[in-house]
Amino acid sequence: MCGVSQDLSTTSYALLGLLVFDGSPSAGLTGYEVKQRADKTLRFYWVSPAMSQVYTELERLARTGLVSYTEEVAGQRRARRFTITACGQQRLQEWLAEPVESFPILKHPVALRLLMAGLVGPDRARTLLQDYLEQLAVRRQDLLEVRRSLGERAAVKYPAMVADWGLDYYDSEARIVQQLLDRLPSTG
Amino acid sequence: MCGVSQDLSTTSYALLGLLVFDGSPSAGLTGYEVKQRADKTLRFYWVSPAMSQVYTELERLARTGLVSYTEEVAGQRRARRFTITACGQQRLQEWLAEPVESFPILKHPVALRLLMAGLVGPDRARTLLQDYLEQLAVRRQDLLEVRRSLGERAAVKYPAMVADWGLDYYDSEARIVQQLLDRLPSTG
DNA sequence: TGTAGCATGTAAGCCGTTACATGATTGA
DNA sequence: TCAATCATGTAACGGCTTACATGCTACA
Repeated sequence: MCGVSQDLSTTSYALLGLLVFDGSPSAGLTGYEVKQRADKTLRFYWVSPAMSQVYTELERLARTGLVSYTEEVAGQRRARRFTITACGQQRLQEWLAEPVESFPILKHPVALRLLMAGLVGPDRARTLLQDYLEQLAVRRQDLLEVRRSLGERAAVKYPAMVADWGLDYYDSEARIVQQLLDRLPSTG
Repeated sequence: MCGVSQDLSTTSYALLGLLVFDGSPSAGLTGYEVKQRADKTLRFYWVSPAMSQVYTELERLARTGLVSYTEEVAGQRRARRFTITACGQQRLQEWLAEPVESFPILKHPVALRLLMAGLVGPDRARTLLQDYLEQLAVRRQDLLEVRRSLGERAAVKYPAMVADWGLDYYDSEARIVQQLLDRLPSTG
């Protein structure tokens, strides 16, 4: 059993991970619910895939036996609830045991623009950074709510650590951006 | 002139930006040189596109008149040197003036794995984070060399600010990861 | 009665990568 | 003469998004 088939994308493993942390493993999650959980946690450290991709990935994982599902048909629609299989858990654990080859990828539209700010001048650089500070505060608030919902339960110790990591990151990012603002020539 | 044609990808703008900072604007840069500069700076804040994509993008920018090139034929090969056009500079400035809609995207394989570390235990979590600290040190060193090469010249003030941002980011990341390590149960 | 949220999917297409193929130049 | 580096590209494909299409359920 558990034929290795081909490699999975990191996003596939991420979705498997969401299914593992499913609170009610007997029932499983719908694609819609998986997407909601991805929006809540995954988007801070990876990406939250589009709805359509969630379905595509779950379908693929089902075909390769890493997840299973129960189907309920209501009228013309079917509703599927997905659960990770023993194979799926094993694959996920193997993946977690592998050395991490890749460094984090940061796609930072603000830093990219600041790099070229010589073309548009310090006023634009300033608003760029100020706008970013505002976005950062919103994000931090979103993540803080996630962190609070985790509490101090031992079962979610690692997710809590990762959330704390994210909060610290946002704080340091805000500090750095503020310092950069201080380095810009003043308007007055 | 400067027909607006369609939207460019952020990566296209990034490449245009590399051409703007070309030290010798009369001669221009080859695709190969563009790739080298991307590897040097762009990869820290965006992505360094594959060689093949660099050529594809430059070709597209040339077709829409945002870059021009001079061609030298040597034997069976042609060597093209690309320069940004006035249109290209204008488009780039317009893009820089637009409000930034998107928040940075972080694809963090280490945080993603730590999230699920409950499946594999604290020892694996520890090596995960320790390995990451090592990678981080290497990266920081790479970026530090870039920073040093920029010096304090006014012409590269903004690139220097962005490099400093990156260095501060790596430092704070290392600090946070060290704190997380301290929270893990000790092996002994 | 209509709209918001729950729920599922297909199709088209872009962005980007890896693999592959080729050739020129320089120096050990 | 062989390897490294400079240099240019094509082909195939994967991952992911947007746009589109559909239908059920609850509630205002």
